Amino acid sequence: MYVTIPSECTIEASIAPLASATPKTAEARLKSGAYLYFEGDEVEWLYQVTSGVLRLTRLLADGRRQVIAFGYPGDIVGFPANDLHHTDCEALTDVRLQPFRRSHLENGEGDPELHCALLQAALREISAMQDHFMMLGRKSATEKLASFLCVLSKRVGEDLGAYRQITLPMSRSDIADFLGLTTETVSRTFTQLRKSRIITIDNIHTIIIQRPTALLSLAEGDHD
Amino acid sequence: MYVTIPSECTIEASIAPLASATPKTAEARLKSGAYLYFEGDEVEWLYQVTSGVLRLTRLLADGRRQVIAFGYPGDIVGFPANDLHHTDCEALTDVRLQPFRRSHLENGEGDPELHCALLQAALREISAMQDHFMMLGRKSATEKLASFLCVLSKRVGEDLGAYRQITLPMSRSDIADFLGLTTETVSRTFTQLRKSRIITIDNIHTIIIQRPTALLSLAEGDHD
DNA sequence: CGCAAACTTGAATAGAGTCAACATCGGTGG
DNA sequence: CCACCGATGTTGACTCTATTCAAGTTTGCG
Repeated sequence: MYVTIPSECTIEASIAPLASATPKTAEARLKSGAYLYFEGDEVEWLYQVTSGVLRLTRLLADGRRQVIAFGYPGDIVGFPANDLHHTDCEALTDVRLQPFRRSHLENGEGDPELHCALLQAALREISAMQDHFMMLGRKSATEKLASFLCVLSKRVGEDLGAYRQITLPMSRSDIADFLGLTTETVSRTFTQLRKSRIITIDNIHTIIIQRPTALLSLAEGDHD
Repeated sequence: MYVTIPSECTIEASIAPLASATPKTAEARLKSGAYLYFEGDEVEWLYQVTSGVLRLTRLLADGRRQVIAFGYPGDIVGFPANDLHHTDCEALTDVRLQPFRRSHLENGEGDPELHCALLQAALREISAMQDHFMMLGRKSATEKLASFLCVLSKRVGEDLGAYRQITLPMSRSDIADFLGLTTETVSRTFTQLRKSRIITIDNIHTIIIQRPTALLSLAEGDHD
């Protein structure tokens, strides 16, 4: 999951489970805190998240970290480059996964439909990452966090009477490293959204969006 | 071309012309300043740059711009998402291009080797974009510009006696919008590199790298 | 319950942005 | 061929946003 431009209709196709004539490999499970793979590992499988949330990270030599993406249900993770994984991947919650052999992406291996679906997922990934560039390079802290909450609300928000509720399984520093901020700035920005009565923070991991329209216009850069 | 982590060995495979059993479509040419496609156009072709430089951009409603990538010789541009282009693409110099039908990427269409090469290019694109995230999200102005010059030096730098020379066909504001900075900051950072005798600026579009090692360590975050 | 990790808040700082003036470049037309 | 002019680039002064550093608070786990 990347932070895409909220105004444009999000491409939802990836959320559907990939159809396949091939008998499915047994579902994989991962406990919260377990790693699915590490940077440098050889890629054998791609995975579609069935339930739960993954976190993909890259590290710089000096310890600076970038969260590349969060893997939400429907997302496909593990695209190889030069046969290798280029991120670490950790489960933020218990996770269920549908594995697909890498060969299904790379040479079809007798199931053209699955091959095509995986390829389309990779192409959507490129487009979503382009949107995320805009977010990292050109948006303010408030716009970044508002955009992030908007995307999550749309993807995994639950209706709660008139409002919408989001569960955040990741820490503040995960959010910071995803949006290119510090934990302090993320925390302050949450407080600011709370004080302007746009959100309420039920507990650290549960956000209720009180004024979705206000949040959306913050995300799009309408000043305050 | 993205700004990747300098320490890691750059994946050079994409620079080779794509081999193909299929008779090649005639080379396309584009004059400097001409557009190859616009955001929202339907994708019919992908292109591998043969010579010259392209610039891929996305715009935000309020005019903020992100340069998504520069297309240097060997790079493949025009990956579709939902059948559409998601950036504008302009030629910064006269450009020569090898077109490939989109169908060669999407269903092979009788040339599995070409299909595979295009797919691998898309996968490398994802990995390179992940590196670029780190750059946009976590690096300082100096690190960004130093990294940018390192990558260009490696990809398209020319030996000039003991030094290396880079030609920059793009404007300062193109560089700024690529690195998530302002033109003023790009300009000031060039000046700073010049004053520390790491580079000389022969003319606005020609940079000579005097101390590549110093530039590399700036790129990697060694403080001054 | 106790403790470490995660989170929040505050004050001070630094790095990049903004605004404005000036310099340089490059193309056009006299 | 040179002078002019707009576009592009540089520099300076100032501002402001986000970071840093530090102190507290809350959370959740053993």
